[in-house]
Amino acid sequence: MRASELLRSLLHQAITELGFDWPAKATIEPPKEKKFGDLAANCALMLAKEAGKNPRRLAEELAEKLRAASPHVAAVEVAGPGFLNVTFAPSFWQSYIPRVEAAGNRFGASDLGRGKKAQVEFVSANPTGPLHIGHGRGAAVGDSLARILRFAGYDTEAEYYINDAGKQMRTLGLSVWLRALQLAGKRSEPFPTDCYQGAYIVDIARDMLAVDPALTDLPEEEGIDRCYERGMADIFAGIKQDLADFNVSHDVWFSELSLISDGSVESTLESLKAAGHAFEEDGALWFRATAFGDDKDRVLRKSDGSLTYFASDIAYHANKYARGFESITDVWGADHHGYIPRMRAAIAALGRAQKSFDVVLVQLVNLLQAGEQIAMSTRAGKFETLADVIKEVGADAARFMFLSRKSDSKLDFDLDLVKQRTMDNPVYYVQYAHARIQAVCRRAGERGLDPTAPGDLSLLVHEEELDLLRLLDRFRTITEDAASNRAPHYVSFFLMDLAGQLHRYYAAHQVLGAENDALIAARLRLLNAVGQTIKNGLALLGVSAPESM
RNA sequence: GCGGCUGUAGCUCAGUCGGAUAGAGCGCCAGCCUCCGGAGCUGGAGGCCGCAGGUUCGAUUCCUGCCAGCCGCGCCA
Repeated sequence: MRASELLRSLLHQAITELGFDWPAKATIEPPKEKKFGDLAANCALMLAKEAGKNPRRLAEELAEKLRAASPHVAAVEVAGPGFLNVTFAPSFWQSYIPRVEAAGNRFGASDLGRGKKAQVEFVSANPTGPLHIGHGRGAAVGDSLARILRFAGYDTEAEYYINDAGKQMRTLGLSVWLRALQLAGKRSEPFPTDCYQGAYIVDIARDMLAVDPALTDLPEEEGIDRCYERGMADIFAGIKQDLADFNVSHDVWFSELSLISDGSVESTLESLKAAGHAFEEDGALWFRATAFGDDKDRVLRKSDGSLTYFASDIAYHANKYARGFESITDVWGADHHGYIPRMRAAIAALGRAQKSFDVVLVQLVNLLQAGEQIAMSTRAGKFETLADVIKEVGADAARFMFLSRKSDSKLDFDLDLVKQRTMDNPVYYVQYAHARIQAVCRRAGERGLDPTAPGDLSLLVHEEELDLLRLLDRFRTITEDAASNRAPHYVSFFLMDLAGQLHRYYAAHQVLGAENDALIAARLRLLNAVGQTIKNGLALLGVSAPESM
């Protein structure tokens, strides 16, 4: 039981004894200042409001009861307008070490999700070129969210939606085809500006010609088809490799085309029509999005008979619900935010609860070098692709940088900064804390100390030791909040706090140089518990926890 | 024009479902290596929380209106 849970139950009982109900808006949280104790509760303030009583007097009565309620409660003070400031006994914090040891890599996990099926869909980039750094941010956020939700007890799947049905695919085939013609000397006209300009298109064409020099003798339609198939396969192989190099994994790769060919899109449109949510006008089929709060109605099937992306997106989300997901999270680039109202409208039209559907917007990434912006659109730009960035700074540093900001704010990604080993680049600070712990444990082994000796945990009484244990207490709250708020950066900031506290402790107290064996053993157990927590936190971010650096 | 996001220390950013004297790192200044990894630690200076109103015991947090930056508003993909 966490400190906050323990205090809540004790307070609950005290309030009941006084003949009141637990005030709905009451909070229990660590106070800003340490001198106010471990936890502050404002329930006396809230109760006074509801019951019309003097808050300080009420607080005094509750304090009286709390002091007698548990040996873990060391002190209760009434402060300010009626806050209850509670300090826990060292014995309570010391008990965290066996708990971490027992839980191991599950320490910090919870059953918040209670086995509910959750899905996170992310990246989902069109397979028309290599992933760029913006995709990388979405990949880091989505992948980390999936890990966090899983850790919070959700039965979670990570998914990539492949837009393989649109005009872009045709453009891809055409681009490769025209490059092949150029290479074969059968075309001298300038390369069209509405085709994909990247050098990778030329590479694909060259590879195809090397295998089959007669490629360009094919009839145009057949040639373009072949170029499309090969181009998409090549590009997808590249995307999968980039994601693997970035420590990102998807459980399911879902094809848009499959929704069209198996009739799902048509049947979704039919059911929308049947429910009165779709109508014909000007020769097109429209979704009545305005009935669900969107600004305007949206086209599903154009007057030329072709489907919009929106139509298959609705069918896709209907499919997600049909697969039993109770929580759906889409990670989108922020430039798609205008799409949210219509998607929410569609979810409502499908008869699904709004709260089952979340969109996490990932803002633009500004790629910089030495403070200067690198334009990502220029073909000459050396670091326009995710692969280049990973190669330059490493996957760990890149992921941590992406995950130590709110996803919904712009990010300046300075290559030189991310390579640095300073607190501007905190991944090293956190990893260093872990490596340092491992180094001490290795040294303990070399000195013939028994790493499994129980020691005497009650010897851990220094403030720096209790502060570390207090942070361990907070970890599960952090992972749960990160899950329910879809906010991986909570974990990053927690890890920076924990690493800082570890470094402070390390500077203040000797572990292997402690006065006696029992104390050495106790401190080693403390270090191991902290190391385990750092490792678990880094795992949620998809960042490695090195034994040495 | 309408809508969304952002605006907090010189810089990069947390905090914001109302709480106590607003935080961290970097940078700057001053210190700490006979001692387990100095990629570290300690201390200091540095703030009209974009501006102006409102709600209340209390607002960086909620509401309204402005200002600035970015983005989005097609029978595009």
